[in-house]
Amino acid sequence: MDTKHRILDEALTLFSEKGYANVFVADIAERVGIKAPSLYKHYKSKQAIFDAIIEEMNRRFLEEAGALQINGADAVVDAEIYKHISEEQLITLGNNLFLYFLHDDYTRRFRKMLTIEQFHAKKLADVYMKQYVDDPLSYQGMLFGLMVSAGVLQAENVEIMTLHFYAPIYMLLTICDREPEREAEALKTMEAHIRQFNRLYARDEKVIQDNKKKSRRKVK
Amino acid sequence: MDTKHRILDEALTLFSEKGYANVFVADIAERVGIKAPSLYKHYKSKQAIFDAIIEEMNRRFLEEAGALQINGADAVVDAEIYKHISEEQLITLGNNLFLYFLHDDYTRRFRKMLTIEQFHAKKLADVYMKQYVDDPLSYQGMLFGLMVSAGVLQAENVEIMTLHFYAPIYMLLTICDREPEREAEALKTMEAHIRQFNRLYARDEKVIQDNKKKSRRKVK
DNA sequence: CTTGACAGCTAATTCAAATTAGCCTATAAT
DNA sequence: ATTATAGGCTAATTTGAATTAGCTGTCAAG
Repeated sequence: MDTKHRILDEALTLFSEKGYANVFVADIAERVGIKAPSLYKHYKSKQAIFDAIIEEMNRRFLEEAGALQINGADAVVDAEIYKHISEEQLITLGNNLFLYFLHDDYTRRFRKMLTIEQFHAKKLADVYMKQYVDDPLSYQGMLFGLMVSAGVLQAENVEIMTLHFYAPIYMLLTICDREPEREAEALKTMEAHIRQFNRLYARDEKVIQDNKKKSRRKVK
Repeated sequence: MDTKHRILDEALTLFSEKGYANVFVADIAERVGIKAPSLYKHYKSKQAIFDAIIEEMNRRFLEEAGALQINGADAVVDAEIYKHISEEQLITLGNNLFLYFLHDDYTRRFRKMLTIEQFHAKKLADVYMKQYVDDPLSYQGMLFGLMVSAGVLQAENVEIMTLHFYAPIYMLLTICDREPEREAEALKTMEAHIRQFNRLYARDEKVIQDNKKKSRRKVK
């Protein structure tokens, strides 16, 4: 029974590295430690394995959406929190987002597979867009909206501000997906990005000050 | 003799839409208006067609690099130009960059193919990274460096400033590649992005002043 | 202790797609 | 005028990977 999950797991790894068409069922089987025909005791075809991966990811995705309250009126309740957010916390927010996307193994392999297999079905391109573009933008847009209302940040156009926050993260992510050895560099860039973002968008009184002398905070 | 180029062209289109493995030589042949075996009068294998595309693109790339003086000490001579750059010109710069990437047909198909076929060879991932990440960043970094020296823009960290300029463009590009129907929206976002970018980074005297007045009024 | 279903194996089988063989015509060069 | 070449076609052939057949051992339920 465990085999069934092992198959999905190894298949996902291989698909994300080589693409569906370049992975042979024999490869998957070998990784699992069985022979190709035995695979068919668990899934009726190669395509069925692929489909199962998509479903599994859908399941996880919904689960997490719940956990992260992406679609929660609840989040608004948390508005209070954002009144007191500091630069360090903003960095933490960005880092967490980044590291989650980058290190959650399932997420990472799934994203790489989506990138490669977009064409396999329009549906996959849609999933990719939703998960890595539209949802993050709308979720973070909401957070920044709150921060603006709370007077932590200022911006004429929150949507663009959100783009300025997220697009560099997205870009660094695609870099790391292709060239994992650049991860350390990317993390440094991430932090520099968020610090500069904060300088640019933070409310005058609070931020430019903050920025000019960090020591003030310590003194206080 | 023309057939030889038609083959490359149609093959590129198909590869960029469906990926190498999902395109049959018969498909390519049909588009060209011949039968599959006739293809072999021009290329010795399907792989050879693929390789020829890569080569052709390498050729064009070098050509353009020359034209755009990406690697030119020449560009420095142009420094004067950037002393007098205006917001509108900055928008034009961004738009041109964006529209070139988006509308140059060869470039567009090639980029989509690279996205899909990254795994085909590490080399392809490298080409992608160079062409759509590293080169634009370094080229634009240089331009912004000049603008900073010229006193048009200000920034503590030019590298991050460049990221803030280019990452949104990159992201909008990947959106349009996947969902061409969002192009009009993307163009508007582009312009708003650059205007805000200018507000954020332009030298105080010139812009941030404006900005502060506006936002203060708005805030109170 | 026997039955059946589960999960594995080896040895076919199938099938689609790439490639080759071999033929034909037009045109351009000798 | 003859011949060579380029480029096309139809009809095989090859190949390689997915899938099926059909056998076997294990183990839990009856």
